[in-house]
Amino acid sequence: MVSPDPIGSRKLPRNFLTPWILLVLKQWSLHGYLIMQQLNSMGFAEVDHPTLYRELRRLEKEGHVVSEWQTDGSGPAKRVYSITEAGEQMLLGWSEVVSGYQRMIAGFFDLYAQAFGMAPPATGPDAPTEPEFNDNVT
Amino acid sequence: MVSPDPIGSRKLPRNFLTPWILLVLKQWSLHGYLIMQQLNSMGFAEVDHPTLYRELRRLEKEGHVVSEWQTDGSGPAKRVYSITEAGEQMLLGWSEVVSGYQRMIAGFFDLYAQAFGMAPPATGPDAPTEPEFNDNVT
DNA sequence: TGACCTTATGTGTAAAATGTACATATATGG
DNA sequence: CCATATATGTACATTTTACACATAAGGTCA
Repeated sequence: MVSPDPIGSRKLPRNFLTPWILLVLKQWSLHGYLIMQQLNSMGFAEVDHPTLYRELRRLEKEGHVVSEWQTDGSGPAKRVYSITEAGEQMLLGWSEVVSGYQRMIAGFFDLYAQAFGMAPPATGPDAPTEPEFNDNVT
Repeated sequence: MVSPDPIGSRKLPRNFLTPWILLVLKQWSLHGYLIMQQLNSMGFAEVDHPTLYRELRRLEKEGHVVSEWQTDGSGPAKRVYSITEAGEQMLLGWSEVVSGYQRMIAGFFDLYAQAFGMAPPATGPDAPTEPEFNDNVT
């Protein structure tokens, strides 16, 4: 009956990567492999690298980042990404979206504190002061 | 070139609804329509109702919520949902996941403050003290 | 030099989740 | 009787992500 996945089974929320990628590229010009490591250090447990590379190419196709091949140095060729002016604009917009997420999460933990311990205030959607089915699950 | 959508175009992050639904049902037993209104008041701009109803049925199939038809009262019949023991366990797990999101967002705004104004510390992925392409986008 | 590992980027495809359009039914107000 | 708000649902297409697999350069060590 219970779902087989351990709750948030490593799957990221939708579109979560995009603002982080833009922000990292606002700060540093890096190639994909280093972006991935940077994201790892910022709390993304295991970034799926095909997802990351595809997202980078999409951002480039949209004009939000540009890339240059860096063939010098050791190891295989690296595609180094830089943010564009349009990308910085997009980052500004995304920051407001992420700020909205932050507010929603704060609201989550407010209600969470109420639900676990404190008495609920009469501020429900319809002020359900008479809960109908609170007892049938004991 | 620029993406047609206004950034976070009303699309929610993946799986964002689930913990909120469980939390609302931890606090109140409600039917879908009222759950939707409650979510609206908590910052979800426009909850797509097919998505919500589908998620509720999935949660029920997984055993995390149960429902009862409420035919008395005015208006069409309402399917009133209540959280189960398994659902409360799942809510506990989700709260840790959401807490992880909260930390990631806090890290986002930390880097955001650095990128817009303050000098970057030498704590990059590989300490990129020599940015390669920071000038070619001016 | 040959096997193997790390770095680095990619393709192909299936699964998951969501969004849009459409459908159904009850009650209320004009 | 018709429009609207409430209330739930189906069908389908789109979007996004996850998993498996492929490719290639360079270094190490026997």
